[in-house]
Amino acid sequence: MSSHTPIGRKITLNDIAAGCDVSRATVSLVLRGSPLVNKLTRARVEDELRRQGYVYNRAAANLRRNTSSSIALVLNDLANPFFAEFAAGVDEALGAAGFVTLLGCTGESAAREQAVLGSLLEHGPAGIILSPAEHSEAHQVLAAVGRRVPLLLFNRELGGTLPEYAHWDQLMLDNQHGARLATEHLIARGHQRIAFFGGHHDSSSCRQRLAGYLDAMRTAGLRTEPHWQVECAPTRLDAAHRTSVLFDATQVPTAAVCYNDAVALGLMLGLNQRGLRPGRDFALTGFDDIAEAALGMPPLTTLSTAPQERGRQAAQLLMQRLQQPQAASQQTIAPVQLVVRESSCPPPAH
Amino acid sequence: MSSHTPIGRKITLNDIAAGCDVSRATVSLVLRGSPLVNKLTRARVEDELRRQGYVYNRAAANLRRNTSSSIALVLNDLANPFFAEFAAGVDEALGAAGFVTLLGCTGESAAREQAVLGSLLEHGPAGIILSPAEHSEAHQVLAAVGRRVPLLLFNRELGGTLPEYAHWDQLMLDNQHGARLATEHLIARGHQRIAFFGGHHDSSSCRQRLAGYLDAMRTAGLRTEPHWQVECAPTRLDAAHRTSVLFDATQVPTAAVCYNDAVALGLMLGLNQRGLRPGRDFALTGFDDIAEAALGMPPLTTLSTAPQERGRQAAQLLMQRLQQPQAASQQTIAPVQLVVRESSCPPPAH
DNA sequence: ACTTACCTTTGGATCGTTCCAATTCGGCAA
DNA sequence: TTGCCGAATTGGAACGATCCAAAGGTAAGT
Repeated sequence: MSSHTPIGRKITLNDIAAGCDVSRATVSLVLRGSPLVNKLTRARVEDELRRQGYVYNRAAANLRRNTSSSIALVLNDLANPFFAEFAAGVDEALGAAGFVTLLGCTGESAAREQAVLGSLLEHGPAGIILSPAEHSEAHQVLAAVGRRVPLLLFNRELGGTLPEYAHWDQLMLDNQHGARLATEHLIARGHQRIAFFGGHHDSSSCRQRLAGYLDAMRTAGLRTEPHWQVECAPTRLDAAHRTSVLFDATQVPTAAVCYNDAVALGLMLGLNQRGLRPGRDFALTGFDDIAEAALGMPPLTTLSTAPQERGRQAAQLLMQRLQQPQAASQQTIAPVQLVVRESSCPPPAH
Repeated sequence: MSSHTPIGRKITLNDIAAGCDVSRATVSLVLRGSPLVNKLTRARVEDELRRQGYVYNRAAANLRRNTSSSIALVLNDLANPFFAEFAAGVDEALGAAGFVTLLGCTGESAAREQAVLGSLLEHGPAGIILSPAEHSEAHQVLAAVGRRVPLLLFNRELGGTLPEYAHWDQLMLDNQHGARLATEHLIARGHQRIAFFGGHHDSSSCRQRLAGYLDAMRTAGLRTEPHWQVECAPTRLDAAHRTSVLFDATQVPTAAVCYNDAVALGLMLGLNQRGLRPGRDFALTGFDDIAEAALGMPPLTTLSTAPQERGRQAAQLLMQRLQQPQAASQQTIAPVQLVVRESSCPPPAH
């Protein structure tokens, strides 16, 4: 168990009732705007509520009514702008529907995820929106959450596909299609030697994007070299470090489809260090359309995922599930949109 | 009033008690690790808890004990990386202390702030961390929150200083000192015509930074032109638009102290559009040290505020206040640190 | 006067937990 | 046998709201 902070005595329904000589029940009816109460009584009670500065105790009400007015939002990394915007969208939609958001950050640790889920569950959320930590496993999540509380998975799949897995709703990005769009765009610009740069192949989103890239290349009848598939951590720093791998062998690519914007920005940095001008001497695309993508030098061609809108959508999907707990689970794939900017230049003329 | 979502029947202490033939009270003692219970009983109960998949109902416990285990975090703009990192820090520290974070975003609207505060209060948080919306007034906040729940103000002051105002704790950044550091740094680099760019003068943080800038200029015996003080919204887009104002008149500055990083990045964009290379032809500094500051082209000289650490600090300050509700209110000013990068070049030789 | 109806109000039980005073029980000394 | 002690357990009353069945009051209909 754990901490508890004592609270000063609060004004309750009884105080109001005593203050204007009616019963608790009547005050409760007034609070909920019941048409049963007499106009004059209502006015009297409302005055008293204001006079005493009454604050509704939703926890007590939820206990009695066996309801919940909160939803847990568990994120792997709030410091990442993508998830921050997502969270803003979730909170906006939930707030509008009268729910309050219980926040929990896991910092990409599956162990912390367990702890956070456990702690949030004790507060009785009506549902959970979970963007899993990197090595989070389906059976762990199931053990922490149980089947009682609806869960919406966002952005990543869980490790170890169980049958229970299918029980949860999902909201994913259309990674494969997005990467195909980016690749096709570069091909249309005239590129033939195109690399896929960044990400870890044990992340589902990376595998999907890679598949989209390979798909587009195959369809266009273009060859792909093994050393054009470069793995790295999805950070700018690591991407910049790994830039050289692209240029070590003989068949040097003229463009790269990057795992995400962070990687693309890192690659830009690496290119600059080699004396290559991104968007002039080498073309590249990103994924996510984070705020700085539009403001890079050059501005980055990327796939817009509208994270805030995804947040609203996630909230909607979960609330829909709360209405119909028995409906079949939904796998939603959110569309992504190619945003063409200057980083995806044609190949340099020889 | 508003929404409520029905919840399936949960396992309660009664179920456990019945399941292993002890009383509710004993099970409760086991849950709280009381030394009173017999070892064998404890083992039996713990088995049963696991067997039935019991989940502690903290709301009910809080109701009975008149305690709270949540803290409300109300932010003006979660999509801004500065506040996102701050939120991550708050959640981390609160989580470690066994509190859960109730999130609320106001989107810079004082009206929404009222609504959000009201809604969160109904869930009975032990305290509130508030980063106010732009035109939020002290008396409004007081009306919404009352004096019962401790509040920590972060980052901005409220409009309309009331006597009540002093009742709240504050955590602010050392804006004035930071801006003076940045200005002095540019002066040391050899600049003489330095602008202050961005922000709205009706925001307290902007006024403080402007004061720091003016202070440093005056101390160095440098003149300041009125048209070197450019107001704009604290966003990249607006900053980029307003760039031209700096170059319209005769006395053209060679450097700018920007209100924050977002503005600085926008100004960089605007400079590029005019054919000026930031960090070569024109020097500039930011404020906040958001993640992309280090990775801009060029990397941005700025003031590090360590937002995640600020978040932890805010949580600590508030929890300290919960321990000692009667102690005198604290005004904390967090130090900021100048991080020199390439954007603050010397002035170009003529 | 008596039933019927409607409008309004109400007491008491209840949600899941904790607190408190009281109880049970075995052992041990008188 | 009785009495007392400590260790372990327990029933019932809270916490602040809601639900429900029932009651009070007024007005109309017969």
